[in-house]
Amino acid sequence: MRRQYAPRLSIADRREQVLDAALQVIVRDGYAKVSIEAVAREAGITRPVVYSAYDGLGPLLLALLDRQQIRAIEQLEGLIPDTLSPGDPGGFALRAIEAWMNAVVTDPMTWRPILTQQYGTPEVVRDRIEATRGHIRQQLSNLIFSGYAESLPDTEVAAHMLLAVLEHFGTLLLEDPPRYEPARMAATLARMLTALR
Amino acid sequence: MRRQYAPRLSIADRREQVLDAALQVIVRDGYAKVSIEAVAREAGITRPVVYSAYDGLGPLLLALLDRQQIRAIEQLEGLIPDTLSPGDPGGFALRAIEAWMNAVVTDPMTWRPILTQQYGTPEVVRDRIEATRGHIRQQLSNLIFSGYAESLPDTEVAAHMLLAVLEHFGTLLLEDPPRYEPARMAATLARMLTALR
DNA sequence: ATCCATTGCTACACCAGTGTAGTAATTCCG
DNA sequence: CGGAATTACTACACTGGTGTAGCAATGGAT
Repeated sequence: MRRQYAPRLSIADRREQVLDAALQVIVRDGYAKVSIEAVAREAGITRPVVYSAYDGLGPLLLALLDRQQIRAIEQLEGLIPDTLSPGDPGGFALRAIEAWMNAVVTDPMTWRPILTQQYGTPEVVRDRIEATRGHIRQQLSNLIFSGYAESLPDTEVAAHMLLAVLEHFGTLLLEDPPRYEPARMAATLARMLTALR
Repeated sequence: MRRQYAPRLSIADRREQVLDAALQVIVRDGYAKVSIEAVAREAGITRPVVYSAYDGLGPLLLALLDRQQIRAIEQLEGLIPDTLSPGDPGGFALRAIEAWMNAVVTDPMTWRPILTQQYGTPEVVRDRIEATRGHIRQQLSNLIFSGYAESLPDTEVAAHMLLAVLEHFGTLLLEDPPRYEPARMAATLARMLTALR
């Protein structure tokens, strides 16, 4: 009994399909369960087809990371302002925080692997995620400098704190069911920021 | 060529040895690499000996978790006060934060598996750690209520924020080399707490 | 010194994933 | 419509982990 042939796809479409399947496995079963075999099963194809798309699990996960990283950064575009408008103490922060949390609940497939995991396998991968974090943190640092220079002179450490809190809020939203309303978390954070001016 | 016999140990000593080996593997290679085989290799014994100590990987990891949880909680004992002395706004916080960070750098074997969620951490382990986190968070919540009730009425969310920051500071200390001085991080956090009173 | 109970080791059968060489089905194009 | 060219599948050898039955070394009691 020969198995039914999967539809033939161009290499580009195949790669998309494989990445979709890998992401599905990761979100459903966690990183521990990801394997070429599991991805093939998920996609309804056989291992050799997966190998025709990527040279192994490492390159596959790296490609997935590339794709998801682009999606994540696209969602962050424009969320972080360059400076704080002086007349609007907590308002803008509140809106930005809520927009970020909205992005997380809207597209959990993208955010779950970023927020709840460090890719333990290839060092390269972890480094790249951390590099992106560093970039975001730099923007946050500038922002803090523009609005909180007197109360928080160490903007670098302050940016670490802020990003840690934002990421933690994100993970809380990914719990099932979400523990708190986005507005509730944003309110407390905005309150703190306001108090610091 | 028969391998050399490992020293005979009582069941209790054997269990300690096995847990030590497992912890070593986890800290060095991550949870993804832990197996009965890896633990046996690390301890310089054979698999059947590991099986004589624990009934499999699950029970072994659970026992390790028990042991490390006790060690972690012991180190936290007394770090968190019940209430804040009214006359000492940021001073106590500063000392407590530095004490906590000192514990992390002193005993990284205990804290690394807790602070850095690794690739492939088993569900049981994660759940248990999360339960303990909840307990700590509750204490922090009480503390915030006793000192910051007006500025931070949502003590539950505030406790989440505080713990997220403290844990992030911990992970920064576990980097090699540590990114910041403990005092530097503590200073910024203490400054924020002071500003909120 | 020598038992022999205790404790560790070897060896086996089994499972699940890897990577690939060779074969078969499917398209597309003449 | 029929035969390449393309694309997917099968099958195999290999690796590394699991759990256990049975054998062998050790070392304390006699």
